[in-house]
Amino acid sequence: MKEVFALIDCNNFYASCERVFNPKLEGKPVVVLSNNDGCVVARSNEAKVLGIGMGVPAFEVKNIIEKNNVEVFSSNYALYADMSSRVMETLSTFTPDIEIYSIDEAFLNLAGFSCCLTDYGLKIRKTVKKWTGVPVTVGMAGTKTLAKIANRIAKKSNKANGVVDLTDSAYLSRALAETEVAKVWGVGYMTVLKLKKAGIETALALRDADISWIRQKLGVVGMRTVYELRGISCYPLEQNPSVKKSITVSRSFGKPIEKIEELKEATASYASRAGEKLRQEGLAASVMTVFITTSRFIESRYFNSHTVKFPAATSDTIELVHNACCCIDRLYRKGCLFKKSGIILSGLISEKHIQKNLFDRVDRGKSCRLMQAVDAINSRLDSPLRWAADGLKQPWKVKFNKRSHRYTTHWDELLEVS
DNA sequence: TCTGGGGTCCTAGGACCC
DNA sequence: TCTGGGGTCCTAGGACCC
Repeated sequence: MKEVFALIDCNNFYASCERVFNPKLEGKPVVVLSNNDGCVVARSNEAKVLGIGMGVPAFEVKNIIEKNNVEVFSSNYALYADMSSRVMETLSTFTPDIEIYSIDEAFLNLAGFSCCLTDYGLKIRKTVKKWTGVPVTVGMAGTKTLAKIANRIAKKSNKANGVVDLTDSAYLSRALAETEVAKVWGVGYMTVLKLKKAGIETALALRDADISWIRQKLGVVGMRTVYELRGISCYPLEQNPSVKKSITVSRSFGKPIEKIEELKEATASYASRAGEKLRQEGLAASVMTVFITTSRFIESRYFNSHTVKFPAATSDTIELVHNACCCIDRLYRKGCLFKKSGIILSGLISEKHIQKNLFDRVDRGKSCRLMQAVDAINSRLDSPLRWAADGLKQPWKVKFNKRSHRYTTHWDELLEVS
């Protein structure tokens, strides 16, 4: 049977989430900032028109923001995650064959649907908007890469009504000719440089490029992209989310850290968060990497990392925190102003398959029961239990100065109507 | 002054084996 | 001492994604 992929993409997702609970924002320029209110990570269409770029530091667009009364929000991850699951739940009523690709995107497999695909796309769009308040765009085609392109066109076109179907479309070549090669899924900055050098500027030219040349210059990944542009599907729908291979917790600090004690506190708190994530997934880590860094934007940047292997794979927060602090002792350099640290856990295995260590001095059964108790309490009561190593005052804590209410996940932040 | 966070996959090269 | 071919596994770094 012929493959049909539909890519459903939420429009300006974070900005749209803010609008759902704050209708006054409708029609106004809205931006959402990253942690510490650093960079712009989402923009409403009105904000895009003003020339506010994706990923630019907030201070660089301060003037535009002030002059045009742009509404600015800190990231509200609790809200966006919950809204995302509402959107995905809605989408899964249209077909069980769904791959949740990111917080704001999903692929559906519509192969074998005998209805008019465009009509079905319009129905999806209407339903998601009605049930969740989030506007989405639908792109359909025979491969994921082409569905991405269809979606892009649906976003830009005024005629399309938010739905573009490129399966068996007479417009496919024209669509590819009008798509810059840089906008093709899987083609990043470095690849664009190589392609431009060879005179390949559009998706159409990439589709028609010599495949052995592509294999040589861009490897198998580039080759897959070209096949996908030719309508040969190389990336199937991934329904069962693959098991995680690594877990990272890293944050820039709300203010730079000079003292080793504070650096340990911050890093310990990331380690305990990493432990929570690990246990949520039912995993244990064999390897932990700790890194610290000063600002990326100074010449004398100091970056260093250290990796430890555990004698037996673990998900015990006490062990993770202890090792993280030992790493900091090795990595710390006096006189540096640290901006960020992080924990990367790898060598992940299911907690059911942990290879025990003969000389293990930790009582694993006891530690496991302790972690379960802590997790259970923290999940029920909005995380009241904290580890002493995380510190109390936490002056380094990430700043969210303009965060909206967590309307859908916190009782005391519910929207009030008067 | 102020510059995000969390992932995956591929490739090349080294170590090691028969 | 030199000669050859074929293979696996691991790691670091590159590139890309949202």
